[in-house]
Amino acid sequence: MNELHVLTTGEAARYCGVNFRTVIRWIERGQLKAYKLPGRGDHRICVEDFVGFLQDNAMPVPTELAAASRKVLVLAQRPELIATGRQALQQGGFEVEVAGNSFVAGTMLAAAKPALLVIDAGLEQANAFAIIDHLRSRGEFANVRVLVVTEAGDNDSQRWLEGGADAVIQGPADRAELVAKVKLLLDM
Amino acid sequence: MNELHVLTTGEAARYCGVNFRTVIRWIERGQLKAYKLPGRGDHRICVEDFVGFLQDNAMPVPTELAAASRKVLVLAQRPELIATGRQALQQGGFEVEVAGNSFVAGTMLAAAKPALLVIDAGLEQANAFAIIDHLRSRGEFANVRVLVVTEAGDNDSQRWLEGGADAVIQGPADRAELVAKVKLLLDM
DNA sequence: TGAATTGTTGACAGGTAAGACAGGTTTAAT
DNA sequence: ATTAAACCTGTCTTACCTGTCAACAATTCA
Repeated sequence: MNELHVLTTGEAARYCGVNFRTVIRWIERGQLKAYKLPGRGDHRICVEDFVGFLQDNAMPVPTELAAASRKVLVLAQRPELIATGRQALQQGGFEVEVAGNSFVAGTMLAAAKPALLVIDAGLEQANAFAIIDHLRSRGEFANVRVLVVTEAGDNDSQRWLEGGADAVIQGPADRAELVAKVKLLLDM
Repeated sequence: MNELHVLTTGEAARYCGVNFRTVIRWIERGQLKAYKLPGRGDHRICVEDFVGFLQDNAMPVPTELAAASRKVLVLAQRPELIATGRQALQQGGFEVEVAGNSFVAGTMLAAAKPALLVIDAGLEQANAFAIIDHLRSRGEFANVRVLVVTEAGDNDSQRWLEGGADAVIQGPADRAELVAKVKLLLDM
């Protein structure tokens, strides 16, 4: 069972340094999404919605709530890229999941909702464009960043960027470069 | 093996981000339907009652609890199979979604939680086994039925059944046969 | 048999809703 | 620049819902 984390109005208020009464007003005005408990009508706010609200209003996001935005999914089959990616990104402070094929990647993307997808263009080359295209055409995944790691010798980064990728690394990936790019893409 | 038909108060509480004591109070007040076990008087909540309760109160329904017994996902690239499948199954009373590649199928499977996956073995042959294997190895998807539609001339149904498929149709699929098989697999 | 786990019950402290009111800030008009 | 209006936010109060804690019972497992 996945722990769906929710906040009360008081918790949300403390996170952004205002009175809980103000948070209730944000909810009543429809600016912040929330649902009500049947008892007295207590409000509960999904962390996901709260983080989105903070970002929309350029408010600082508390690190303990930003865990979801530090989640990275790696779609790769080259063993060296899988090993490099997992180790480097975990050491860089990211939560890393690895998928070995595009079907598994799809299930993980929908279930774990990572903020970034690293695609190994080496063996998924034929599918990579279709994947990026699907992400870009669905509002649900529109804010998932995409980082493509090309095959050695593939210098045509422009092709990927035009296809919808947010950044490209020419493989085989350098650990430092990979972490740096990911941090850049996630604003960290 | 985890039959998700009933919930304990603790499970229900975690699902809606509330203390178990509160769930018991909802039950005592008659807002949430439940029954008691003879021993200690433990409460048990039917999933459908719980989902109805969540919907009545505009609370988010966890995807894994969403009733999806009539939802079918078709993973196919052959146009004739897509057309046949969609029309026949919709006329048969099923809610049909179509994915054109395995990544999209993965996202839809995790998001829409269909009860049945129809796989076109024609063009996803290489991946089909990996997909079925992944479904069967993950408890989360263990109760998703799998129906494989083979290529014309492929008579080796046994291979698919051993690989984890619940049923096989030798393609190209006959409309009536397809609907009949799906109804059979979903106990309808 | 006894320990561990899980769920119930009761009592109590604490938190939250809702309305009303006062103070501060922004916006617009003079 | 000054004023007034409009709006947002914080504080206060009352009522009652919710979380926490302790003790206990049923079930499971070794």
